[in-house]
Amino acid sequence: MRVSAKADYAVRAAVELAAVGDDGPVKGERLADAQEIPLQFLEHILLELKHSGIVRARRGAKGGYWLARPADEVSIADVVRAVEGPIANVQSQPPETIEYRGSAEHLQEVWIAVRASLRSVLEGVTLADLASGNMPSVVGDYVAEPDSWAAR
Amino acid sequence: MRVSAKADYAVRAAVELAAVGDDGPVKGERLADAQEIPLQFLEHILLELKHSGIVRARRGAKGGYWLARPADEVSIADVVRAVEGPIANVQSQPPETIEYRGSAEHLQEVWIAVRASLRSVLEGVTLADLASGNMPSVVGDYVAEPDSWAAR
DNA sequence: CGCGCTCCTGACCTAGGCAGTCAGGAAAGT
DNA sequence: ACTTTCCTGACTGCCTAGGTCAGGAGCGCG
Repeated sequence: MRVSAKADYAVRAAVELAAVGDDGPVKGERLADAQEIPLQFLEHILLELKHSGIVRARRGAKGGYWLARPADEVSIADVVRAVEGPIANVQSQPPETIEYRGSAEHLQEVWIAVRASLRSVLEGVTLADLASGNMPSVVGDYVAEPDSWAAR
Repeated sequence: MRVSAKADYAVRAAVELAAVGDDGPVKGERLADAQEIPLQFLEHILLELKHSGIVRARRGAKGGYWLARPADEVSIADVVRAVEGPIANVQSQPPETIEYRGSAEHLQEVWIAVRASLRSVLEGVTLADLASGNMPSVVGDYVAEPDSWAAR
């Protein structure tokens, strides 16, 4: 139930690319500087993003990275899944494949709901939303509620 | 973004206790059998649940475990937090303490929303709900939507 | 009291993941 | 050719996950 450094970095790098827009490729080093991410680690992450088709890259002078699709067609969920794999697995298994015995029978439904609620947020926000600061209502509603900010 | 075996086990043991009700203490061994959890591991988990005041225990013949509070006053979130600590930390820090630079500025709001949406599910379901199978609408609504069951 | 039952606790273990670093190779541009 | 930048695998140190083992401490009962 925690967000890894890798996922956090990946989203930050991706939104940085979204913010730059179509002004040619961005060097890894610039992304690393802008978001204070260890360069070598970031390069591994960008490679994974490339492998899952979120990012493209070119080498050499004037090389760098850019988004493979328009920023409003890439959700946070896409980026997180690219580096962390499926969201909300329990015991490394997707919730729909788990069966429980006895009185825990309905626990599966809870995990399904957990995953669905995560998806509703992560799939509802695009890199474009994030870069512009215009958050969709699914985020805005939660953020407006003071209790969401309380530690617990 | 995954649910650990420990959390899964803890909830299953707790709901088993909820299902038994007030019929005296339940032995660890019976919980382990009922939910197919390794006994020795389960005992560690039950100890943690005891330390956070969710469960009580007595030793000796006729000893065992029982819920410290009524089952409808214990949420899944309580149980998960007892064994996993705070829900939805990013990089081991609570989202409200994180600050982002540059174009990732609004990312904090996303993590806040993620945590809030997790809470809305996990705090909305009690052990009594789970044991009875009468799920609250926050779960029921998600579960009713076929897309929630799709792998991705 | 003594004895068995059950929880309580710490120590230990192994495999694997997390968060990187290092070194070198391969394409692109000039 | 030569520099620049991405690409890739190997490696590392530390920590967590998921357990197991051995013994101790409290409880009830005859």
